[in-house]
Amino acid sequence: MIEDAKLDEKVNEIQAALKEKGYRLTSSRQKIVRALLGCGGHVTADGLLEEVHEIDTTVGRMTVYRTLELLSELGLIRPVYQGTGAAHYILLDGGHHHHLICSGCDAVIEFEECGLQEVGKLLAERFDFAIEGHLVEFYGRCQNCQ
Amino acid sequence: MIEDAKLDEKVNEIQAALKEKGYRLTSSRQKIVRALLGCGGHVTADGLLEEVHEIDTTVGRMTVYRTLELLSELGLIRPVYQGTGAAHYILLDGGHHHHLICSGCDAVIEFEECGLQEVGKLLAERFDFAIEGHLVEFYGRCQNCQ
DNA sequence: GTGAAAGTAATATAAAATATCAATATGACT
DNA sequence: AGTCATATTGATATTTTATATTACTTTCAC
Repeated sequence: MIEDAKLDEKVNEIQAALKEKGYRLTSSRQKIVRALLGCGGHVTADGLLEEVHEIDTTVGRMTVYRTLELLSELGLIRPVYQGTGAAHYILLDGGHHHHLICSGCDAVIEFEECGLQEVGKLLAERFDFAIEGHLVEFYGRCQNCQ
Repeated sequence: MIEDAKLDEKVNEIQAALKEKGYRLTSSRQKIVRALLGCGGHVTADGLLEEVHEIDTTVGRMTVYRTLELLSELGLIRPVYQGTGAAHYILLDGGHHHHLICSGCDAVIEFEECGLQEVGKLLAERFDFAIEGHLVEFYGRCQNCQ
């Protein structure tokens, strides 16, 4: 199937990225990466743990958390925090968090644009601040909720 | 003092909004609203609990959580979820929110600049979104915490 | 193969939010 | 002012999510 071929390809990409950075290719990590991609790359940590356990129940929760953290550091996935529940992890990465949030239905749309590099530099100078990251959220009403 | 007068005015606004919707003006709610505004409207639930306890230690945690939830429903404040820690709440008095937050000491510096008008218009068009306001937060380390 | 370092899993711990429920305070009504 | 229905409260317990600790195992360069 084409699906599986694509999946394998992506698995290999991620695993190559891991190896390139000097991280080891353990069987647990392989299973986790495979399960993550099998989910379409949008799951919570505990949800992913369950997926992994369908293949191998010996993989520990900590390993899933650490692997997600590692993949986040490598810029391969990124956590998204909506509401008070568990963080969701999504594939792809830009590094920043840019959300468009509907006050009516709480829908979240992600976008990439932000012209904040200059503002960031300005602020860093003015307040002698070492900036590590930023969050941009627009609040409003979506098409359906207007 | 002008500061206190403004604060009182805002307290009254919020309490009027509560009453208008048929909610009761309990002493706990009054203390919580006052503490929230005293913080500049940028705190976590537990942080606010501590503030309230400086005035009255008998107010329970649940009441703070419930009041914040209520004010959110009324559209007066909004929870912001950043990272895996506690949600923090910001005032939604129509304006923008631009914060510089220190990861070390949790100091909050406010600033005015943001070049987001154009981005806002762009997003409003692209997603057919009626934008009501926005939040920009830079995270980093302040002079003392670097 | 071998050893040092990286990785793992189990357990314990912490932090944050939610559920439950008897007791209480509030505002409408008389 | 007094009474009453009920919205609200607050102590406690529980659930959910994430991190720290620790002893054991695997990986990979040599």
